[in-house]
Parts: sequence; C-alpha cells; structure tokens
Amino acid sequence: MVDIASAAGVSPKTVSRVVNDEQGVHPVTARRVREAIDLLGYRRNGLASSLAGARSSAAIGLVIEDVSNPFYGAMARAIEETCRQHGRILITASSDERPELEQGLVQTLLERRVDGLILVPAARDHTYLRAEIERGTPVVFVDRPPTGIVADTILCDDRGGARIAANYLIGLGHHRIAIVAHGPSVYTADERVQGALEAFEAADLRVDPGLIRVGAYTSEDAERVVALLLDMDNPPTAIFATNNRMAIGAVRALHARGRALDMAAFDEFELADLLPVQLAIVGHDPRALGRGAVDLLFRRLNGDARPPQRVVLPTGLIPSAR
Amino acid sequence: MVDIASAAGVSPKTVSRVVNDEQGVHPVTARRVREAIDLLGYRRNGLASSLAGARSSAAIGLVIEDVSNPFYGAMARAIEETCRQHGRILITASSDERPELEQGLVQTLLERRVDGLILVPAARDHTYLRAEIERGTPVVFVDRPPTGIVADTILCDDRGGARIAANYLIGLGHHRIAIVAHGPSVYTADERVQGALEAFEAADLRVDPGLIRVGAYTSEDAERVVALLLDMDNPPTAIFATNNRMAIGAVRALHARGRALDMAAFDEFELADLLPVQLAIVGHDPRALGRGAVDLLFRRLNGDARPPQRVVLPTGLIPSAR
DNA sequence: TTGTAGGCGTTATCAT
DNA sequence: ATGATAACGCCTACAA
Repeated sequence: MVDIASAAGVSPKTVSRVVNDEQGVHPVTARRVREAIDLLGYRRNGLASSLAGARSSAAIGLVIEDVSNPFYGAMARAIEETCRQHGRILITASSDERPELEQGLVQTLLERRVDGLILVPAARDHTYLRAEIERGTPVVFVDRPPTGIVADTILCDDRGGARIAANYLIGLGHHRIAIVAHGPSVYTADERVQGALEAFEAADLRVDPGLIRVGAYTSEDAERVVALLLDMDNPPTAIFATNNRMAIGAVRALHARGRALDMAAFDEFELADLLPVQLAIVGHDPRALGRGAVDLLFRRLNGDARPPQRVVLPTGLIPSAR
Repeated sequence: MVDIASAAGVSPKTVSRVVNDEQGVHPVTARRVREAIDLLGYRRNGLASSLAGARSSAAIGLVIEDVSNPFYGAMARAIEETCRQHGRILITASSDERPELEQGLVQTLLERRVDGLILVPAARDHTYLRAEIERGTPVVFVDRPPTGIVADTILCDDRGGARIAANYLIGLGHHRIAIVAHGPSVYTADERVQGALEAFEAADLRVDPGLIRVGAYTSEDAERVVALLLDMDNPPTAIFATNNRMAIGAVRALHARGRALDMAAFDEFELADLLPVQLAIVGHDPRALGRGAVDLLFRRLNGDARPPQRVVLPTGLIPSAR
C-alpha cells in the first residue's frame, strides 16, 4: 500500500480511501491510484484491515454436524449465500457430533475473530460460550437448542411434525408402529420420539416398548435395528424414522427382506419418492433454517439487543407418492 | 496480551511464548501466565498473529460448484478434515458454476491471505490466476483442469470410466444408447461423452446424433431431455448419464412413463441401488479427490517446487444391484 | 529463561 | 481533498 502511495504520489491513507470506495477523493487522484494498483498488482490485505479497526473480520463461523449430509449441505449453502449478501465469508467446520471437537472448532473460529457464530450444537453443555456471548459475539443455534445457556435459536417443529407423521400412520390403520430414532440425547431425536408417543397416546394406542429403538447413528445402524424389528415374533406393521439416515436404513432393511411396511420419516431426501416403499415425509426446509439463522445473527450484528429469540419453523407432511 | 503480561508480571513476549507452546519458558512462569489468561479471559487474536509474520493465515480457500450437491459435499468434508490435520481451517464458497462469481470469490479469498486455494473451476479462463500462482500462492484444481494456465490438478479418469460404462451397456446387447450429458463446455461432460463415443466406435456401433443430448444442468433438465428421447420414433434402449443429476433426472423420466431402460451413470449416489431401474454406476470417490487435492497443496506449502502435477484417479464400474 | 525493539498492512483521528 | 500520526495485537530477531 505504501508502494502504491508513492507510485501514485499520494499518502497511504488516500490509497486506503480509494480501495474502500470512500467518498471525498478527487476522481483524478482516484484514477491515478487505481492505475498504480493495476500496474503493481496490489491486493488489499483483509487481515490487516480487520486488525486495524475495521471492527469486522468479514467472516462468519459455522459449525455443523457434517457438510456431506445433504440436509446440512443444503443448510450450509443457504447460510453461505445469505452471508455473502451481507459481505461476509463463511468458515465451515464439521463437528461430527463430537462435543470436544465442537468446542475446539468454536475456539479456533473465535481466535480468528469471526463476526458471529452459527452452530448446530453437538455438545451437551454450552456454558463455555456464555462469556463470549456476553462479550458481544452473536451466536445462533440452529436445528437444536443450546444446553445450559439461553441464546438465539431457530428450530423446526420437531414434536408437531412427529405427531403428524404418527397420526398419518395411525390413520392408515396401524396399531404397531415402530420408532427408529437417532440419538440418544440428541434434541431432535428426543422431541420427535415424544411427538410420536403423544400421538399414540391421543389415539389410545398401547405402546410396545420393544418397538421403540433409539440410538442408531448411521443408516447402517438403522438397517440393523430394523432387521431386528422385522425378526420379532410380533413385528411392527409400520415404521416412523426420525431422520433421513434412519429412513434410508429402514428402507434398506425392508428391501433386503422383501417387506414393504408403511413408513413415515423426517427429512426430505432426494429420490425418496422413487423408493419401493410407502414413505410419507415430514418436510422442513434446511435452507429456511439456514436463512433464518443468518437473519437472527445479523439482527444482532446490527445492534438488536432484545432478549434471546427462539424461532420455530413449521413442518408439513408430504404423503407417499405411491 | 499486554494486560496478561502485566497481570502475570512478565513481558508480552513471554505470554506469546506460552500461548504458542514455545519451549524455553519456566514451568512456573508458564503456569502464572496461564492463570492470568484464564482469569482475564484472554483469547489470542489469530488475525494479528497472521499479520505479524506468522507467515501463515492458517486458512485454505475452497471454491466448489455447490456444497449442497452430495458429491461436492463429500469432497468438501474430506478437504476440511485433511486441512484440519494440517492445522488449517477451511473457507468454503460455492460458485454455482458461474465464472464471474468464481473470480470474485477467489479475489475475496486472496484478500484474506489464504495459504492456498482449492478450486473446482467454473471459469473458462484461468489466466487471471497466473500472477498469483507465480507470486507463490499454491492453487490446486480438482475434478476439472484449468484453462489457459498450467497448475496442479487432480482428476478422475472420466474418459476411461465412460468407456467402461458404455462397454457395459454394449455388452448387454444395446445398439441404441442415449447419452444424457451435462455441460456443454464442462470438462467432465466433454470427456465422458468422448469416452462413450470411443467405446461405441470401438464396437462398430453406428451413432445416432439424435441420441446425444448435451447441456442439461439440473436433474429437472435431464428429466425433460429423457422424456423427449423416450418419445422418439426410434427411442434408445439404454441410457448413459454423465453425472448424478443426469442420472436422477433420467430415472425420474423412466419412472414417470413406466419404462425401465438399462442405464449406466457417473457418480455414486445414495440409494442408487434401490431405484426401480437397472443402473450401473461409474464410481469415483469424491473424498479421495479431496484428500489428493490437499496433499498436492501441502506439498507446495512445504516447498515442493516440481513442475505442476496432474494426478488422475481411477474409476470403476459398480454393476447394477438388481 | 526472559525481555526489548521494530514492524506486519491497514485504518481512525485529527490536522491541514 | 489529502496527509501525518498513532494505534490494532502479535511475531521475528536480537539482546540480556
């Protein structure tokens, strides 16, 4: 920048003004500066800029479970684009659902002085963030609420969606509905199980505890779980899967055994409608979650000081296509 | 940092040493410093650190077509993890296959002084990167080679994979094989079409130009294209799709019309084996591409000065599961 | 083992 | 409209 300044015969501050499109620079001077910039191949140093009082690092940090999960991939994409509209780049990291990793990643992001943080929490305790939030760093939780602190959060209506899904299966005449849930101790899983149980209860269905299987993580886990369910003496006649991985595992297990139970599942996923089962989907838009999170974040960055918000997006049933 | 220093009764430099785990600090002093850090809630400023000559911004930039595409999502995930092993965070941006956007994103990343750049190129001309590369910023191209410059590149064997796919369909006895390709003027598409045509020629198949449809982008595009193919007077008896979106669109079109042509397609995608068509997949591992790209990048960062490398990963056919 | 000096590239503030 | 000066928070290089 000093080089440019002397090449253009001005002070560094004037170069700074030109580079940042500040007003109050004579057009002729500005052009001279720009020519020098092109000539010398100068490129502004964003790090120095952030350091020197630009009071923004122009970056947002995102910690999600796994970018390669299409659900989170779509969310990440929406967040990235919305951040770009706000002049921010996105630093993304996958926590793989591991609490220590989440905390380490957050630490790294804060060291880089991101302007804000968007988290799909994996940790079971977020008190470690309290100090940072009080210091003024906006933090938004997506898809699951934080534990141990109160902070801006955007969720979808897990419980309501699960009720709808369960009612759908009940409406088809099923009495023995298995629940294949991820988790345990993952908010979305717990809520969705609760929602289904509420629906069962409201319909006076007796619940067989053996039909409730919580704790699979991968679709392979779910496949094994469903295989076991199908082998029961008194197997279920329908399945509610709490997320896309559970659903895929269940479909695989059914397919492997040539069975075709009715199913309902959370999370839209590509090709769900072409699968060889009756599968109703509880849809919720990951992009809407992402955009909502960014909105919350930038409200804070723009000075909004209301108490922490909790936004709940609706879910809706997409009936089986078959 | 100055505050910590005075609180601990040492100089800032000693705090710096402690924070960076440098050797040569008396354990007692170190503990005193750490206590002050905990007490005052100090957090190192990574931006300042990078500025001050740490000769690394500890960040890598990634520009891909679309994180929400599972193929690129898996690649991004592998890149992120491998970068983390090298102590770097990842700044990810989606170019949406738009050249101007790619260039803008690259510009932004360079302003942030990323240590290196990994690109799935969308632009048709990468001469704009030449100066930066000569200046010493390592740039690696993934999935598609650059145009107009020579640089480290990692690809998969598009042409070979396409030949294998085409031969598979030919081996099933097909003479009228449609090619549903993305693009046009996307390297992978062109190569895959060429590979298939080579196989046709080697098998003395007469090629009907009407069966070669290049230029769809979304799976919806592909669905329409295949619908048109099926409506031909003399429709194809098999389909080769050049990527996952093309494959999905084709499957949808077949399904909508109750047809079941044999298919071969590039890109593994979840549930492909459960679809109601004979579908052989040309598999290539996006994670391997990602890891390979990071390897190339860090070789350069570690001083490797060989001429630009071109790595080609093999592809293999996964026959239809049905 | 610890400290001092100087500077990284930019911007805020206050002058001119 | 433009410039001088002093940070920003840290690190390298050298000294003690």
